Amino acid sequence: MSLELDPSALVTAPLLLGTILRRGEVAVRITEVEAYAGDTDPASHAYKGRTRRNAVMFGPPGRLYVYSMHGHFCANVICTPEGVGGGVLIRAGEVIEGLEHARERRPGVPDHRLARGPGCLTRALGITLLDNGTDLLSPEGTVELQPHVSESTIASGPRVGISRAVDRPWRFWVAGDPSVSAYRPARKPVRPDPAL
DNA sequence: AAGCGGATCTACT
DNA sequence: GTAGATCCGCTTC
Repeated sequence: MSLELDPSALVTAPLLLGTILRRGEVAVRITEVEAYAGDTDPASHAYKGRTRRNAVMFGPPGRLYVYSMHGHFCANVICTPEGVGGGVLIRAGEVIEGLEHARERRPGVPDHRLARGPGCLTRALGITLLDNGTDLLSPEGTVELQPHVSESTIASGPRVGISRAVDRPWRFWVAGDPSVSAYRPARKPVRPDPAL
């Protein structure tokens, strides 16, 4: 079974549900993702073009884009061709290997919440900016993305915490899974979607 | 050189 | 359910 990354983030996002993200001893079964396109998506880091921070989004597909915000890290799988921005934010997952390590990194947190939320997931896995740009499809990389059984009970809805293009249902999750994070609207007033 | 605003999380009521 | 902490990248002066 091979892992196919479609050049469209919108297509790839649901395909990543059920796949395995591994860093060292800890592995997570992905249960929640969000698609971020490039110059057509005002909510995407790639919308305004390439900068130092988002450079990996414009690099070759199959790499991990890590950025920091609010004192946390968030991880994205890049699937767009070289020169084109876009990727899939990994929002949540179920820790299926290395539970001891994940619990150590998130003391006092119940197991189903160890990787619930993008910042929690990177913490449980130990992902930091040092992993930015690593090749997910190579054993040489610090983080690996591995194929697994596909999920059949997929739900979708609006993305979490953004203030632009809020109406696009580009968030996908495994229906009913306890590791899926709660929906949250942006706290700031939203801006209109130019595509509508 | 400085200010602003998030693809967030946790604690507390 | 809400408020505060928090910190770095990007825009603007």
